[in-house]
Amino acid sequence: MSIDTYSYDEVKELSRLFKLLAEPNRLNILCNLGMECRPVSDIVAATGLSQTNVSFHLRTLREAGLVRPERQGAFVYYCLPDVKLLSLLEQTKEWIRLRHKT
Amino acid sequence: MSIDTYSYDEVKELSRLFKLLAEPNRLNILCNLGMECRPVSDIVAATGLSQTNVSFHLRTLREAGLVRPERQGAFVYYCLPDVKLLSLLEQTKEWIRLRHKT
DNA sequence: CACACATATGAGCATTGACACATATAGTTA
DNA sequence: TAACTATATGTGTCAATGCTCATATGTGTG
Repeated sequence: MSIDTYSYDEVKELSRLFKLLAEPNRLNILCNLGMECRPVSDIVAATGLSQTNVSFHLRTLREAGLVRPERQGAFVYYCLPDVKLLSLLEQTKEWIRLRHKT
Repeated sequence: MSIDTYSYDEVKELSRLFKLLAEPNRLNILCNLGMECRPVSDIVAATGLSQTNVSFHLRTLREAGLVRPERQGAFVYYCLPDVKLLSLLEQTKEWIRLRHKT
């Protein structure tokens, strides 16, 4: 297998993504979203976080393009625009699981 | 495709890993290592970081088990004990590349 | 042993980021 | 329009962390 060399720009971009995923509550929001679109109030209920905090994290995720808001009446539904991200998370989780088995 | 639900413990562990990868210089060290074992001085030269800083980050990575030290005389060689991590990084990089193409 | 080189570590500083509080905006309904 | 609900945002605080300086430890060599 040949592994690419990484330019520092690529590394920085990678790290930017990882930073977004590095905050447990923010990551939890992403994972809880899964493939469905949910209003903020649902996420608040599912995570047990304060509304302020959920909105705070959603803003970060939104600005990064990791979630997409869709207004429906008084509610704003958030969705993952790209399911592949979930697949990456899945693989990473699997990797961690195997590591622990040592 | 069915997506697992994530327990909060899993999420926290995932985020712990991402946090390690979220620091650009630390990630750069990992990427520069690739599949080879290299002494600290090499990493210092390759990254342009100070020796202190490289050692600082290597310690974090070492304590997390992401790199393994091997003393050879006066030098300490660092290696990735698990190549699959590189593959995950590779896939993530690819995902980012495709995203940008929109 | 003395000295030089390779690496590690502790202390202090500066920045960042998560969170809460209060408040603002947007939509709905009476 | 007024009152209510859903969501967003600005400000301040506190803790975490990256970085550097100075120094310690470890290893080979004269």
